[in-house]
Amino acid sequence: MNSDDRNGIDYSMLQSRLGYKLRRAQLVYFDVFFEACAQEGITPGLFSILAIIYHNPGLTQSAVSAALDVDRSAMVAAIDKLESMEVVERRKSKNDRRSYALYLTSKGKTFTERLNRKVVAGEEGFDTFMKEGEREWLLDILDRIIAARQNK
Amino acid sequence: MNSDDRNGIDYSMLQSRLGYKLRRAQLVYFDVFFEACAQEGITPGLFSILAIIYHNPGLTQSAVSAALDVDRSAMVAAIDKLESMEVVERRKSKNDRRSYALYLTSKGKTFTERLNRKVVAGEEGFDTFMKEGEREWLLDILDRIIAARQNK
DNA sequence: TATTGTTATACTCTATAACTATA
DNA sequence: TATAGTTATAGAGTATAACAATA
Repeated sequence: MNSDDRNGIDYSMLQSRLGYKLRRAQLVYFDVFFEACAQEGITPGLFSILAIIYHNPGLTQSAVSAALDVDRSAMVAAIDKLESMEVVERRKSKNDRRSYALYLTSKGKTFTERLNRKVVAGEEGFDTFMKEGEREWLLDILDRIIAARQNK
Repeated sequence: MNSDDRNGIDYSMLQSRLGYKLRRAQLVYFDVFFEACAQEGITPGLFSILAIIYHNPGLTQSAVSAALDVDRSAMVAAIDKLESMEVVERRKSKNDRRSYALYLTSKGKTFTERLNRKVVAGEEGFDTFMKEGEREWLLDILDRIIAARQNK
């Protein structure tokens, strides 16, 4: 329980830690996510941007960077790349001529939906390791942990 | 449920994803872990090395890097740092003069134990968001997800 | 003055390749 | 030949600071 793992190494101090297991479990899902993205020629970070714009068309670059909690300087190359793939377009904002409003092209919408289906399908492969109702319970408890951070 | 989050942005495609919630929940715990380490002047990566050596004294650098799944070249600067802090020491291996056997100094043992207590205490702050028995259930389901990866 | 997008820059983490000394 | 530790180097990813245009 608190000693051996896969290779004769004793992971005690790490193994018993909930944070450590959350990290390793998250990496399992991340591999699936990463692989699905890679097949379509993008990265998880770029997919996150597409997902935000898909559901919130017209946001500025700064708004997207704030939503994803990365610096706005990081958005420049990211949007450049997505524009070169013709899945996102910058439209000059009319009310504020400093900023762009971001939209998915129709190709971008199709692309994002296909990618999303692929990721969902990949994750479903792990549902077989959960019993009836466990998935909902897991999502619920993760929500409580996430909410706990906001309450400091 | 599948729309708004903290700031009026719709995170649907990400929010519904189990991988995404695992990541965010993990980040909550990681913040605690990171903060506890920072107070002692190290990083989570260095603590992982200390934890491995604590329970497996005498391992070589390559064995530790394999246990933590990082490249052995990354171990050089890490062990240099831990040696300069006088918490780890390299001893020349007698059977194989190419390699070092790694040990914690007595200062290193005390250091690692104190840090471990600090991390455990930090994590316990989140136990209040779980009901009786939920923590064990969560650890169990995470183990199953982690094991699922090994079964390809 | 403050903010948007941008650029230049730096820092961390990690991986690859090549070297040396051993095996 | 293969392996352990090392070094140099390069690639992500991300952060800071400064600048021009605009608010």
